[in-house]
Amino acid sequence: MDRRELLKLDNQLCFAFYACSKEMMKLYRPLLSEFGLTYTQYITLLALWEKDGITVKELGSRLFLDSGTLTPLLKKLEAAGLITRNRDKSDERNVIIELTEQGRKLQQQVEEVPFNLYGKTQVSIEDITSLREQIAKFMRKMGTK
Amino acid sequence: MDRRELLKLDNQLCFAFYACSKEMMKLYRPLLSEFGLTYTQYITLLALWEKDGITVKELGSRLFLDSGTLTPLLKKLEAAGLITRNRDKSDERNVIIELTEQGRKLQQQVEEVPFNLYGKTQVSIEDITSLREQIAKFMRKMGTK
DNA sequence: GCCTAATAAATTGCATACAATTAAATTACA
DNA sequence: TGTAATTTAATTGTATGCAATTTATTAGGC
Repeated sequence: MDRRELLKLDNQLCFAFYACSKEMMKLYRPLLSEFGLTYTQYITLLALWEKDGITVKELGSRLFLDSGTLTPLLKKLEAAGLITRNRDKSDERNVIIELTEQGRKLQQQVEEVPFNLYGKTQVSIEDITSLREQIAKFMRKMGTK
Repeated sequence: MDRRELLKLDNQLCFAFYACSKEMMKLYRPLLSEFGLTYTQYITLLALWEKDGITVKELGSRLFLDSGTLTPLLKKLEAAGLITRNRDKSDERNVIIELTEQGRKLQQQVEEVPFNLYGKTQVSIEDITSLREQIAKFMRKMGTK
């Protein structure tokens, strides 16, 4: 493939990531709105269900988001009664995010979502795993993780 | 891999797309800002350099964006003197987007960007092509294209 | 101990995204 | 032919994203 060809939209890898990411989120949206969640709020909870009681900083490095995005998002999750935000007593610079009982309970209700999403498609678990691993390898090669 | 394991953030394919897309755009940002462009503006121009004189509708289906996003973005490109926006005389519902002379000239200046971006990494053309094709296949299987 | 550097969140400003609605134009069809 | 349905952009409202700045707190060097 020559240079000119590589510049076409359909040959650009970044655009493939961009488009696919958005289309996937579009499929998630109706399933998550059942629980009053956006996709970003959902992955924030996924991170907390794996490891609770972490700082905004740690959450941000996990989700590739900064405080400019997370602070208002976390305030919404707090207002919804799913998490608490408290300054770390031993270092007042840190804000510790913790799940509430309601936030923990939501996990069981939401855990079917990805299975429901893929269930209606031609995509197999092997497809998912293989592609995910290749993206991880790519990100390492790009020096972005 | 069991169900519980699949729900972890690092095993979620959608999150891989989301994170990788954002990290790639972060690498593009400094290269594009040299030309006063954002990533979304850049792919809009990529689409127009391939096919000029198309409607907002067609541009949107190409970029997976709707008029809510495109209208203000196209107004900015128009204000920057890169495109024109005109109602189609034969069907006044359509708005035709056309590159200006300046918009066409920009192509030569910007065409090095992806090569500069990948040039500093461990990623080969073969890596890019292979991954891009797999994403395209995945999107077809998801029924999203 | 004091002052400077470094760190973590929050805030501000700008640019997307997208659902839902509105407005204008065209099409379909009774 | 006249009107309802459809189509295309634009608008409105809400939710990210992120760079740059600000504020508060802590760490480090002397």
